[in-house]
Amino acid sequence: MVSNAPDPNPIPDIPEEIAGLRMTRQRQEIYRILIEQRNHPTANEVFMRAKDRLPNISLATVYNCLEALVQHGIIRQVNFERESSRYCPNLREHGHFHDASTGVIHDVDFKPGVNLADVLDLPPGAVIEDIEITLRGKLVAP
Amino acid sequence: MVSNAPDPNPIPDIPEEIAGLRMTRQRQEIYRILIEQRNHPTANEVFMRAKDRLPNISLATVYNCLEALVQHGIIRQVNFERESSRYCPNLREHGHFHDASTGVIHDVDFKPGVNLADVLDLPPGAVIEDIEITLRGKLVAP
DNA sequence: AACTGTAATTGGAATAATTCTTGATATCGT
DNA sequence: ACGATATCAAGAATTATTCCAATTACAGTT
Repeated sequence: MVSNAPDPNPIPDIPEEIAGLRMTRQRQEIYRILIEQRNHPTANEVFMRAKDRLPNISLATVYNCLEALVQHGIIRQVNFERESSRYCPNLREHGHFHDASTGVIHDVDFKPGVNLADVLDLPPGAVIEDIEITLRGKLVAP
Repeated sequence: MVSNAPDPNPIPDIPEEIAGLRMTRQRQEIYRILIEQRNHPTANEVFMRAKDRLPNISLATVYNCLEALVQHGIIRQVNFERESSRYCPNLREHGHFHDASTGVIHDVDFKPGVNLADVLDLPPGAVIEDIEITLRGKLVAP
């Protein structure tokens, strides 16, 4: 049973609606988790962290909320090979560098003024709707 | 039971060993399938095509062979979102454009002289071992 | 050609991430 | 408060892939 009493520990700074999506308690919490610690967690990692504040939340709800947030362009879903999807609140167009030694995932921005069509030999008439750039490697001392 | 009689219909043009990998009948067949029709099939699609010539082949073997070929750098594994992995015999460094209207996947080469470090703001000391660039969109009349 | 050790194949069971389904709960507009 | 709609929870179902154990094929040696 979920309490309908006013939340004794309200989440600051997250409005009741974002991009047309009603931000329920669960969606707020999940979005806050992604913003607070931007380490590209999986759905299951989000689930574990969400239970601190919402002990009754279910994994299905985490998936539902993440999908709703993705659908409304509030967060991004990131895939590495066929591993679990990871989630990222960074909306800038960017790629990811996966450090194979540590497992850490770094956001990678495009350098200013770069246009993909300048570097890729796209098929004629191609209209890009989504880009996913993932790099895997190591970080070595410079 | 698998026949050990000489194959009445040998596969042309595929040597007995590639890149240190012994090319068994199954590996030859799977490699030939990827070369003959370069439409980035899934493991299951490869399986269905392989059964024409190797009626007893198992899906596990298809996975085993594909993995062996990937491990030895003979083919590449390509992932789109969290869909089934697809396989590609094109070893040039390239990305993929997924036409959402038709489902067709196009190989996308880099323009000559392009260096990723020129366009991406990589973390200092990053040594890239693998790149995956996937684009999704539509092809429109030019 | 038989023998031996190793590698590959097979078929089915197991796994893991995700999605689906159904009933309960909450929210919004009236 | 009331009904309509959206959301949530719990567990079952699905799907791609991997694992496992038993069989089969192969390469090298005799």
